[in-house]
Amino acid sequence: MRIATWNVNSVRMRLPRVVEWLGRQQPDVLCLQETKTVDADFPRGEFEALGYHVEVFGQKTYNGVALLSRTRALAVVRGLPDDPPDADRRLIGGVFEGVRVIGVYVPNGTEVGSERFAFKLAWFRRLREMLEASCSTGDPVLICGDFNVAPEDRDVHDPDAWRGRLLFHPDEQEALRHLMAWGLVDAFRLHETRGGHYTWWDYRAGAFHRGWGLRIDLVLMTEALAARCRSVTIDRDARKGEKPSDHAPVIADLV
DNA sequence: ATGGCTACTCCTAGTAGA
Repeated sequence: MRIATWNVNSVRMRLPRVVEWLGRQQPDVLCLQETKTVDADFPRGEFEALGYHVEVFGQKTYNGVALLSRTRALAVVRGLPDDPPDADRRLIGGVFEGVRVIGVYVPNGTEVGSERFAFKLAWFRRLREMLEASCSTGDPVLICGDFNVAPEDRDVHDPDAWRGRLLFHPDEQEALRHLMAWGLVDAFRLHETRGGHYTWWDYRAGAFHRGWGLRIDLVLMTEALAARCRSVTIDRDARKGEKPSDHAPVIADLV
């Protein structure tokens, strides 16, 4: 079973890239973030034509998440349970072949110390509360998406330059650790301990070609599911070429 | 590395992302 995550930075702008990628990588489930599209304008038919079921949770201009899947999503959830009705649309989950998959777009935080930064930290806590209320650590649970924080020094091209900045601040790292302490492992690190593997590169300054990246897109799993995980790969090639997203997809293969 | 880009919008300038 192949489960992938990709922050596409507008699903309409990225449609040809995503269609090409689905044909090449053939995921069973793809979690999309930053679709930036109201549900009525989501290019549902283009994905259905490729044999994918589509579940969306979008909004105008910002945020927006979706699930594409070979089997129909069961027990679909949209948003955090304590979200107000007008909340950002940042979470969508479903059950596929018995695996609970949750795709997340964690708030960016805007600026360290800002109100939006506090909202980001609180969002991590609320995600943990959702897990405590609705999942068991003994179940096969996978949470993937754009977490907007690099977990460790080896996940940043220049940790000393980045330390204390947005995406690499100790408070963000602590918020991620507290989420994971519920009972999740960073599946990429099951198979690769070295640095130099990133999922996001700034559009500016030729950052991609200069290797200035961060690993902020993660696949977290309960131990129960991690035992079935054979590989986690970052499809760096998807960051190349015409009109790329600024994020690369991450692919987890389970037996 | 950070006023080097990209995508959005009551669209040609301002906002936000990461």
